[in-house]
Amino acid sequence: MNAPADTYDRILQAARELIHARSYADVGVAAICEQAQVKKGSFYHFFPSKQELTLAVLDTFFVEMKEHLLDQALQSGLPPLARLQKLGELTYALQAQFKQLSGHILGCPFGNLASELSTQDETIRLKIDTIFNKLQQGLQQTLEDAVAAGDCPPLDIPATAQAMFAYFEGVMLLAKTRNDPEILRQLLPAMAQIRINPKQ
Amino acid sequence: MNAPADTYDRILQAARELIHARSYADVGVAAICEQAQVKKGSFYHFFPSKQELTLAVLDTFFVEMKEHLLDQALQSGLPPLARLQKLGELTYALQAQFKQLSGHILGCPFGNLASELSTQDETIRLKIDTIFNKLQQGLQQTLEDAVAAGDCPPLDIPATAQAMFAYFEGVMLLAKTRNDPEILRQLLPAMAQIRINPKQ
DNA sequence: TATTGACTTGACCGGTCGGTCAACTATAAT
DNA sequence: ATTATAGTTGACCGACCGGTCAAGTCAATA
Repeated sequence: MNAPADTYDRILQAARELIHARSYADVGVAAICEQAQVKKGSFYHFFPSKQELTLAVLDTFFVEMKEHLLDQALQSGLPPLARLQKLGELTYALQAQFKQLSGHILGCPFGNLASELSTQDETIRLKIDTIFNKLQQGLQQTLEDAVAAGDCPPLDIPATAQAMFAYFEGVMLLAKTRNDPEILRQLLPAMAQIRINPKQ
Repeated sequence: MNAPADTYDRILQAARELIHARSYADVGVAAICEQAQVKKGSFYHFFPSKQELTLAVLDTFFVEMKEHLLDQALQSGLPPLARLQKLGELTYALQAQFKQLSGHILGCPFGNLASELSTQDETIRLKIDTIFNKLQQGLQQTLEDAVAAGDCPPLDIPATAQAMFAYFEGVMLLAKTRNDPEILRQLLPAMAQIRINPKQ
């Protein structure tokens, strides 16, 4: 081995940053290699294709989002509904930081890629679908706690978790389009009020 | 003039369909020209750039969405909250039709383009921002009617309209990612229940 | 010390990208 | 009949796309 064996990680990290800041199609393999200080031949030694790289990038996004957002908020010792508030606050802080550093709100990396690629790449769509399910599962757990603690009237928990997640993604998209993080501060707290009543 | 003078419209229509079904970056000028049965030189006779074409496409999307969705639902004689339900039903019907025809839920054309291009093209971002404001304005009008009719408790009307719109976009994104129009039927009705209370 | 195999390098591939341009055709106005 | 103008055509541009490959470098193993 020639150089420090972190080539794989440098590629992943570069791709993560560039794709999140721009888009899948706008970021070429050459740009990723340049940012990672890696030659294209090395890139294709570690990743068979840009698509496979993107699948790996989605994994790292998920790990990081789970550790730095979901777990910090939903696994905190706070009361259930306060955990949802905390999730909103952490999201605001993160996106505001993006805006400060790059001038733009970058939005949710999963939502961005899902929107761009869902009709074009079934493998990536399914991957994001799976990730969405896991994220939604976190909300659902919190909701169950809230109902058990009597903080919520009885409701259709899975559907409500899905609705909350959809609302979250929609608010992110709106904030990105307005390029204004304050949208997040204004709208995300209402996530905890969304309810879908049980079918009767 | 050589041929029927609808060249401009054929280009617009082709771009509309292709960009909605795929993405901005994935649809090249050559593909648009092929679908429109137009040579590239003619394309650049009518549009100075792909970006300008996209701005025009956004206009036609807005006109069509206003006429076939917003006005049909929100300008109907229905009671305010029923208008919101109707908006959800029409949206479901439209996306289910896309799925039937193309195999994919295409989602909201504005949301798709905003997600893909907001960090890359400020002109397009601002255009979509303006369109979002108009769409939100329609919801706000309906909300005002609902409050005036006593169907809603007093609430922060502009913020609630914004939240409803965000929820709508989020549900669309979720349905696109799951490629399942039934998501729309399940989640869109809850849009009418979203409330943001007035600040005190 | 010879061999193996992971890793790197840079040149290269065909194809496509957005965009340009000069020449041409057809219609409408003078 | 002439000119001006709108529209069309197809060849062309440099740049970049994702991806390939033969050759080379190095460290670990035997």
